[in-house]
Amino acid sequence: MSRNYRDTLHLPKDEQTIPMRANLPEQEPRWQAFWREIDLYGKMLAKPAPNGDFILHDGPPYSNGDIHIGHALNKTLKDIVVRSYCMRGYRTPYVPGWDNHGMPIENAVSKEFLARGEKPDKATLRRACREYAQRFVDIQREQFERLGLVGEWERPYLTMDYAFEAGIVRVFGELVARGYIYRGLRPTLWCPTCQTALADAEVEYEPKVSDSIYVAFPVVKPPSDAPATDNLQILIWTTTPWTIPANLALAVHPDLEYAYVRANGAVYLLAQPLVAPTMEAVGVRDYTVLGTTTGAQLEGAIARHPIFERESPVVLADYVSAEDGTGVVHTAPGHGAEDFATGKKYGLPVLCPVDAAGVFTDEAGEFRGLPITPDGNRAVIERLRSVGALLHYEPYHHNYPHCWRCDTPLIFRATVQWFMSIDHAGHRARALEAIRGVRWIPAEGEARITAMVQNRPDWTLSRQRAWGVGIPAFYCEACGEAILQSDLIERVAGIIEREGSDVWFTHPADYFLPDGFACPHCGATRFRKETDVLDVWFDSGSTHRLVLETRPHLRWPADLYLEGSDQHRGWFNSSLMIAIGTRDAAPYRTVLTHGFVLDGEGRKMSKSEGNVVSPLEVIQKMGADVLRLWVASCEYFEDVRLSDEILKYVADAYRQIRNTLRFMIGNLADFDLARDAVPYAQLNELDRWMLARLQEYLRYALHAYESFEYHRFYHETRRFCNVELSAFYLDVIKDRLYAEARESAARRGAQTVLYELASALTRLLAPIIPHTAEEVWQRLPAPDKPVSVHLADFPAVREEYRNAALLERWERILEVREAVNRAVEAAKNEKRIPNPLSAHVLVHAPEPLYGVLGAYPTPTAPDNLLARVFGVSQAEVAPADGALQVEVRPAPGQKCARCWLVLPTVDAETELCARCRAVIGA
RNA sequence: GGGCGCGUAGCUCAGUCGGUUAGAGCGCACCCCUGAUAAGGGUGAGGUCAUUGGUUCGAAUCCAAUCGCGCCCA
Repeated sequence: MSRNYRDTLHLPKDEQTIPMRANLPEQEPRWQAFWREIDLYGKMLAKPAPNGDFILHDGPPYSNGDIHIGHALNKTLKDIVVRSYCMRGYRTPYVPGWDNHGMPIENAVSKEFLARGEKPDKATLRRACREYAQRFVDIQREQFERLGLVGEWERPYLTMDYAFEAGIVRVFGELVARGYIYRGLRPTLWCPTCQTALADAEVEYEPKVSDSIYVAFPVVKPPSDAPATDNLQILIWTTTPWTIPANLALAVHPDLEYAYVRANGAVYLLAQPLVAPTMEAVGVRDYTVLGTTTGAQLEGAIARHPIFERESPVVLADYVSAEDGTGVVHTAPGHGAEDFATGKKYGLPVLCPVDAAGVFTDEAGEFRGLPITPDGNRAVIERLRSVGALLHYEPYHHNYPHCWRCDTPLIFRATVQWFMSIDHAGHRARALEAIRGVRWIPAEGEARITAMVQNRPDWTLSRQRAWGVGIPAFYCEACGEAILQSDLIERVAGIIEREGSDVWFTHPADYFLPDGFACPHCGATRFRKETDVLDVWFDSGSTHRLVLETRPHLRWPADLYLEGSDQHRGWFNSSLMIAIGTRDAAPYRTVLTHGFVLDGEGRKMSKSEGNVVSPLEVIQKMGADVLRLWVASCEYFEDVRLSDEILKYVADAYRQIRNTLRFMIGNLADFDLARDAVPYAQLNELDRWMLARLQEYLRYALHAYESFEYHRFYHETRRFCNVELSAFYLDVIKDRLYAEARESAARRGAQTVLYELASALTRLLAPIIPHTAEEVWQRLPAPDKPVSVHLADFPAVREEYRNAALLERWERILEVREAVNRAVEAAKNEKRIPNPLSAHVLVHAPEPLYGVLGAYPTPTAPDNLLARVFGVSQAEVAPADGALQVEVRPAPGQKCARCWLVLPTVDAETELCARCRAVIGA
């Protein structure tokens, strides 16, 4: 039984380092409390910022429901940006915001009223919406803070704040003043029972039996290549006969092939691929195809409306398909979104002879007064039959949009809406030019938003809703004209700023108008207010004006917008429209987008699939730092994946990084940087190698941060910790740390390097795992360190530590180390030695390798660097002619009872090697 | 159906201008250690680069089609 020298070693003690088990769910809130206590965010802003401001403008999440994994990805990325820019010497204010108005909250609140059998007026409903929104702002704020996000949580921006609502009205007023805003007809999904417009999200598709008809339109101006006939007719098919009175055009696809078909004594024109099915459907057996043409050839031909004395020109449209019908689409711009767009392109009017209740108006002529279904349908069909235009009728089963409240089949009906013109004053072209001046990351984003801005129609700003900012327009009760004036809008804004936008719904028009105001059109003095509210995309599209320009520590434009790639159509787009319309420039300099979070198989997460990962659960079970490390591990420019399996691997990575830091901190317990640091020139070669390696790692890591490629940082850090530190450097220096004299240069030198490593790693990891980094930072033995790691700067690359020649030489040594490992492993397997520390290694090294290895000290010296690097007790190098060869044999001598090296200098009396005898003075 | 993208070991990621046998870390298997111990070390096995076709002396890389997946539209 050997004597116990354990107490004479400088082993790390548990209580002098961070615990191995992180217990993040419990510890993280304590660090968050610490940050609040020291006002971390305030201190971050107060810290010197040699690189100036960096403004990340937060896109507002909707204040409804708990946060989901998409929020976690987005906000964590933002937090990494904010914290890392701060540590890179920027001043980084971050004002989080929420989007409060809109349909989902209004609907949720309406349901609550409905459940209680109440029918609230608009003011009551709006008050309940405001409370509801505030409740979820508070809930989400707490959840975001639990994620560890740093920012201005005490003073976020809310789109329902009075000042914000007033600001929205003023931005709208600016667009009015610049001539962007107009009123016009546009088809919207309409419920004739509820007599209201519906949003797409309120539509439910259900099976329905419709009246489908084939109708012939007589041609009055035939296409140039038409066969000679005095009875050419164009065939259409529709499932909504009641829209025939509103027909203004016939649409064909330019690239589709069309056929002239002789049958029934007439010549019919329809899509060639649909000739056979159509003839069969209408019961025609004998027919002849006289010739074919293309859709493009048909443009300019003119048909006559089968009922009314009116022309119906042939127009081209890409959405026409040869899937069903006749390949010719009956086009009624007042009754369909596509029809409307085509009508606009060809300058057709928007005819909508149907009122709010779904009854034909005077414009429907003989059909006036009939409800469109079923009477209107029937009357139209009968009329078509009587004029000989009806080729066939049959019931048709399909899925059709229904009202989610009352289950009534919906109709498309043109209604008067407010618009922002996208082509006013060269707006679209200026927007496209501004896009070119923005940096889009990844670069594909530019093509995406460019296509969307190129193709987007005018912006429909009005919504027939309650929970939003009222459109500040008045109508003259006498002449009915709409009154939209900048001065009146400013008056309204001023009142809203004081009283909130509810006031628009609780007070009469007089309240907002100056005394004696008279209608500019007719001079009358009685007015009513517009009841529509603004699209919520207008709210969020205004945030750059109402947040960046109103808070003194912010600035317009923002340096960065960072959102999911769906916002190319959403927020990036609406913000750009308003910025170009009011400030003539883009509101952002850089736009960074991330993908969506999918499950482990790359599929969309959905409740019904049961593959949803809740960030709240992950935080509760594993901690926010693990979730954040997952975010950093992802190449997020594309879609990212998340599953329990993936989280398990990330948690493993977290533990490995944590343990590496734990070991370093533990071995720095008796180290004081000011007192004990060893000057670079006195460090041994391995230590200098480590510092050189650290600089290379730093270069890579800092570059990864600069390019927002956190996953590259993550991977390199993992590799650095596992391969270069744990498996090599830290393992090799254990002998020095534990066994050399406490104050020796050998031990203090290793600690000096440990300090550099721990300090650099902790700071670099801080933006990603802020709680863990803080935990380590508080243990780091540095004099005059900032109170929080988040107030420190990123480590800089120290050029004086870089050393290419040294790295190159050690590249060779590490190759030999691998050969030694293989030889030792073989010896172990052959039972020639029990373990590496009982081995003596003889390396037969050919030139030029021998020139490198031969320069190191003698085989059995306690400071035999090669033996330590190889992880054996003794190592020798001999010149060789052939290939590199490694001989392994049991090391001669005895095992030192203190340092466990097998050395010939161990004496029987003390069981200690010469080095250990000297160290403990035995 | 259209626009924009993605697809490289079990997982997460590299892979430059087309050029050796496609790399890394983790995980996995086996072994060692018990002085980082709910840790640490060593060795090793894993890939038809989604599929098919093409261009080329040569393709993970360029082109086309197909399949699968995602976002935005219809």
